[in-house]
Amino acid sequence: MTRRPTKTITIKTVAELAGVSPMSVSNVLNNRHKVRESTRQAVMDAVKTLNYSLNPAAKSLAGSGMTRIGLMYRNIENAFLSSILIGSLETTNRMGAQLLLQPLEVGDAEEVAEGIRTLLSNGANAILIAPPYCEIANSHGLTRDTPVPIIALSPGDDLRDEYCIRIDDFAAARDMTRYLISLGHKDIGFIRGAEHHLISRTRRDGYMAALRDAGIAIRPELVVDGDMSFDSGLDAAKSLLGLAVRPTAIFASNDDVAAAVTSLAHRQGLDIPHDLSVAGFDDTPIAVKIWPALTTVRHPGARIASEAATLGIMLARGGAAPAKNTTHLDYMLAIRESTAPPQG
Amino acid sequence: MTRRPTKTITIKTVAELAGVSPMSVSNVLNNRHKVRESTRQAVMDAVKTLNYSLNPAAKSLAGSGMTRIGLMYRNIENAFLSSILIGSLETTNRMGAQLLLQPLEVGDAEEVAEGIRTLLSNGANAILIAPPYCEIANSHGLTRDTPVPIIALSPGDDLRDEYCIRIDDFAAARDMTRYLISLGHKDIGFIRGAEHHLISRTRRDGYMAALRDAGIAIRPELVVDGDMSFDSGLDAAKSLLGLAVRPTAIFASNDDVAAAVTSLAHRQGLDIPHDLSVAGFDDTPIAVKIWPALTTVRHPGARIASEAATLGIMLARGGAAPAKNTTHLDYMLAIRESTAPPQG
DNA sequence: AAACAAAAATGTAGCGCTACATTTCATTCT
DNA sequence: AGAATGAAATGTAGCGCTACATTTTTGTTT
Repeated sequence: MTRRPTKTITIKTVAELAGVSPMSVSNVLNNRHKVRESTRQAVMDAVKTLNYSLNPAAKSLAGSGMTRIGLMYRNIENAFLSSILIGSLETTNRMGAQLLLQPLEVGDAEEVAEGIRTLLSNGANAILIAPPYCEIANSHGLTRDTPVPIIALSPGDDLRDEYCIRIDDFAAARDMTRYLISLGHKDIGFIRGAEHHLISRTRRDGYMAALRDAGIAIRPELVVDGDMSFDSGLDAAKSLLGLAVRPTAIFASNDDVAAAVTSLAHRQGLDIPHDLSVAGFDDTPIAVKIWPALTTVRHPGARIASEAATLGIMLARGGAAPAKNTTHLDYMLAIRESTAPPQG
Repeated sequence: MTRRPTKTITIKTVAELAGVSPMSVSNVLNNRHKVRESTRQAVMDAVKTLNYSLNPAAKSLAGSGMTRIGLMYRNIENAFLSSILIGSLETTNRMGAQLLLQPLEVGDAEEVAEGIRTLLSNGANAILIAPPYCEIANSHGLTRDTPVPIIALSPGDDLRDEYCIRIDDFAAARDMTRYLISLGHKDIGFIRGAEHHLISRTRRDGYMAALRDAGIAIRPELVVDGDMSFDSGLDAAKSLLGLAVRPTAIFASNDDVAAAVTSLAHRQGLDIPHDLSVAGFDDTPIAVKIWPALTTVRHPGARIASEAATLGIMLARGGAAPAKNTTHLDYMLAIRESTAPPQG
């Protein structure tokens, strides 16, 4: 032995203490095959007294390798995205996989394509793509013929060619709109996300469907564009509140935009929810950090990411593909203080 | 060869293409020793054409092992903490280390002690502790005699027995207060964080020092307690704005609390910054998602975490300890729209 | 040009684990 | 009881890399 002297406790140390072979220890620790209960116990005892745990590097080298999950995202300032990052990290950590981060700078199809390539060459065994890049990747056919599974996080609709973990945005937006209608609102403003994002259309469609179902005529001037940012929300609110017949409620495509609406309404001396009801989407932390606390749709970013990471790890480790491509998670309305019947 | 057939490209493949020995490739890729420029180039070319990268598991097994950095934290909903998590992750990822997460449930000394033990038994080579647990760990002597370096993230003061990465909270709070004074404010309210957190005291001291320096008498009723949460900010603001001689400016210990002050002030029909100036601390995303955009202290959580992770990795890999235990990062005032001279 | 020293390149021997083949052992069946 | 069966335990041979020792090359000195 010409190496640095090691007093490391290895699988062999454990095996000796337990009086079995190293392989048995390996088998127990990976709960493989049938191992007789008595040996399992002996091994576990030895493990406990030695405070032993497998060396992941060795395991990865000898075995089928460390599972690596890539995550492509951008704009971590966004609370929803940050919950996605955290969800992925906690799950990959818990399941002994490695998370490879691939932050985007620009976010165009070109960069998404390159991001996928980079992740693959870094050995990703599955790739999660955060919104809205999952939609971009899909529409450009970047997710076809990839050697590893691609999982879309919260796309605006079920996507072909890739796995999706999402809530039913259409139903959620419809339900929230219905709730506003049930309070007595008829003039309900809607602030969309970016034009070209599928999810913006989907939520808008949900809003329209609820109005149609209730027999309320749609006033096109009540639907204004935004891009999910606070500033765009300010502009949208300005146009909505400047209308001759101003809406009694505004449903924004996310919480930041709803926060902007709230700010501007206060600025104009409106009382929320008395003079104006405001609803958001996502239920990010800001929802309870503004006054009044925001009625919004709970969109569980961390859980979506966690489910996606779990699926990715399963598939990467040779698990069977789920029956359906898309997993729908539950959403729910978080009814708080920013909504009330019109005219108090 | 009885193994699964591998077409993996290894260091050997590269060596053959480059016409050198595997060791030379290893030496180049780890930029070790002196390698002749010509061979270095040949190896690099081969690496590029094969799109090769070292197998971290093998490297870790053969070499001095994977560096594992533990991170103890709690309450990821908090924007500042979430920036810390992201900073740590990005840096450990970039430097080829592994991040071990240790979320706390309760946050008492007992649990912190156990967290440290768990991290150690999971093989952490350095431990980062997020605020306020770094202070707890320190005051309970949990950071003495640990076999690995402990790094405190943003504690309220330089700590003994552990490395600290922080900004000068005292000076930052003093500067912000000075800025408010320079605008003409004399009655400046201050909302503290939790009583027993060092950082709350430090920031309060900075506030007091600025007043004292300016020869402004301190009105004790202008300093009220909070716990850094939005709700506590609401209460604190209520008491401050209910004063017979109400403050013309309020300096809150963090952005969430400042957001609460803003909300309540609007609610009471006050115009910000005309009737009341508001300043926060941390410059979390919410600062620009409320109206008016918040004047605050830029507290670079991601950079703090990143520096800490870098230091931890260096120390874990046998690097020399820095001359000083504490690293001070720059803070700066982010002057936005929520502050103006009194009586506008 | 021979002798030496230093730099560069290479060979050898594992790191701690697991896949797979093999052996051992406990059961059941005729 | 002996053979057939399958479950459990073990032995062997690396996984892809690096520490260290060794050999080769290059540069310098007298």
